[in-house]
Amino acid sequence: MKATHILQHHQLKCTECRIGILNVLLEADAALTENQVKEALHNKFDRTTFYRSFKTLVETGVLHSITLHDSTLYMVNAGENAGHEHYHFYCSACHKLLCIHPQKKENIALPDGFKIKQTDITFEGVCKTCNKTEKR
Amino acid sequence: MKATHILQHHQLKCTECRIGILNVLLEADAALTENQVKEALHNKFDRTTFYRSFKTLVETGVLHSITLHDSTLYMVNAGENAGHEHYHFYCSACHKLLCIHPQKKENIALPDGFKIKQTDITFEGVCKTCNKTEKR
DNA sequence: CAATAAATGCAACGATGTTGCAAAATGAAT
DNA sequence: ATTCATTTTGCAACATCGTTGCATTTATTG
Ligand SMILES: [Mn+2]
Ligand SMILES: [Mn+2]
Ligand SMILES: [Zn+2]
Ligand SMILES: [Zn+2]
Repeated sequence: MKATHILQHHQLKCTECRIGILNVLLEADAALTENQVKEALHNKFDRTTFYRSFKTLVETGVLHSITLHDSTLYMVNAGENAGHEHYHFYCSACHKLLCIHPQKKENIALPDGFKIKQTDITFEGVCKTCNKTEKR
Repeated sequence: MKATHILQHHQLKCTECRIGILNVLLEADAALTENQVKEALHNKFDRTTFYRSFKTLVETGVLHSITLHDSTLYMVNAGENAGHEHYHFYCSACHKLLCIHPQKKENIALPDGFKIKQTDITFEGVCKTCNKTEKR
């Protein structure tokens, strides 16, 4: 997926900052913080610009975020992530936050009277990769 | 449950600030932010003292917290909450965050290789009370 | 009540969220 | 390619929150 295509599809101007953010996140194998992206781009942009870019990208649905352990992590809504509800998995070994798309959606039962509009599920544990490494 | 009993049980000094925080949270019917508790106590204590009190109370397991919509909410680990994993429900009508203890624990299936240590589940929707009110 | 350890209040600083505004960049139209 | 309207950017400024050091006050124990 190309950064410029994503931006155009959302009717957003293709600015250097937005393209940079998207490229970093598209290549990442896990969610990243604003500062991690900023550093990956060698602090090329002002922090206000960064702040506003992330805000716009989340509001328009280009990115989604999750807050974990007092820091906010961002991911691109591309491919499987686009629109679909999914789980998040934080690996306490490699400290990566991963999006997980399960085969089947679970249906959690709540007491009578509660109307559920959205469900957020976050796991903490050891990821597939780290488990393999440990077993060797 | 008495605030002083809880503090003594955790080998914490019964200071005015801690007792105040606990009393406010014990009487609340939903989770509260640090500032909400602070205001309930008429800003009697310095914000540093407040900050350190919450930190201590969470670290020792007297309270637990959840971050939702960029704000951190606190609840007492008393009664049903004590030790037990439970769900959290945010009502978009009354804006309350509630702890929910389900009858049976669901078991969510993840792809092979992922070892789960902890699961956090947060719902968003309309709570029991607000649903009743709406239907009238 | 006296002694000791812990908690508090205050000052200070860093990180982060947020806004206003002038300068620069973008995208569309010529 | 040049022009123009609109959006984005960078910078300054301010608010809030997290965090620490340190002197003073408080809680607990004997
Ligand atoms: Mn995700
Ligand atoms: Mn809870
Ligand atoms: Zn891992
Ligand atoms: Zn409600």
